[in-house]
Amino acid sequence: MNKRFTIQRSLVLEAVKELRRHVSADEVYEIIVKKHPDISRGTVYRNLNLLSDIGEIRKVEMPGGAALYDHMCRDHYHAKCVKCNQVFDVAMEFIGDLENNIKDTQGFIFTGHDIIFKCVCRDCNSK
Amino acid sequence: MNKRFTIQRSLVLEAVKELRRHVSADEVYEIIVKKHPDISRGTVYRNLNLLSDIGEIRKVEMPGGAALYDHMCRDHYHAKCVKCNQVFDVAMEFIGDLENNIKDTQGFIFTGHDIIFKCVCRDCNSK
DNA sequence: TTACCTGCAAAGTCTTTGCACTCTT
DNA sequence: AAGAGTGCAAAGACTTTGCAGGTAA
Repeated sequence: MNKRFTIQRSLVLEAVKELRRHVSADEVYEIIVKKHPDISRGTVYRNLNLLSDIGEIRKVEMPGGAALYDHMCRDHYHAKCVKCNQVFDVAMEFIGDLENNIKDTQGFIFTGHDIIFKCVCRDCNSK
Repeated sequence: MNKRFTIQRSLVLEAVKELRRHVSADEVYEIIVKKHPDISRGTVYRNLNLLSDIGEIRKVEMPGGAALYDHMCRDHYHAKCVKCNQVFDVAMEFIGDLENNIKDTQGFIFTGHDIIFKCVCRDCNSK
């Protein structure tokens, strides 16, 4: 299961790295297809999953919507507008030891966490 | 838009309330269809959404999977096993004022949050 | 050469929705 | 009677996957 270098894979990686924000698989596809019209959605999905498996990018599965992919920066949290469903980064310290607050681990091994705030974004609020 | 009392709606509410855990729409459907074989999935979804809109039950959208519905108890967090994808309750104090830690609210109105821990559950760990 | 990768299309999962009929109020 | 709710089936959003041909190493 050695990884190979392919045009498609590097285009996917590049798209996620260059857009310095979280993008959906569909956004990645739409960006790449402009330069490389033959790429398929399946390939984009396969590469996004592969790249996040090997730690090149980060997959953030969002509740009730498409997963997002981050250019592997620091850990951070997200907020989702309950009206327009857009997802935003949240300016908040990452709580590295949050798992330590769990009282009864029931024999589970905790390996991380996500926090998703619910919000009404500025645009939706001013309407 | 007055709400009416229907057999189907009360069966959905009952199913969520009686199973004292988070259930998916599909589980609710499977339970109800045994007693009331004519109910449709569409009706289950419509009622789950309606009941959570009016606050009778709680909808918890899970990343990368089906939404879960809770019998409106206290706030609590969830953990999802990265291997088997099962979802568990987490024994941890709810952080009511977590939103206050956000440094720059950017004009957003924050109305709550979810935390989803990633874990390897006991069963998957012992395999 | 080999085994990983791709494009394509089909299928899978979860959910919503249009339509015509039914039932609560 | 009015209009909210229902069953059904189709469709929609998002993602995975089987297959046959292509390609990096």
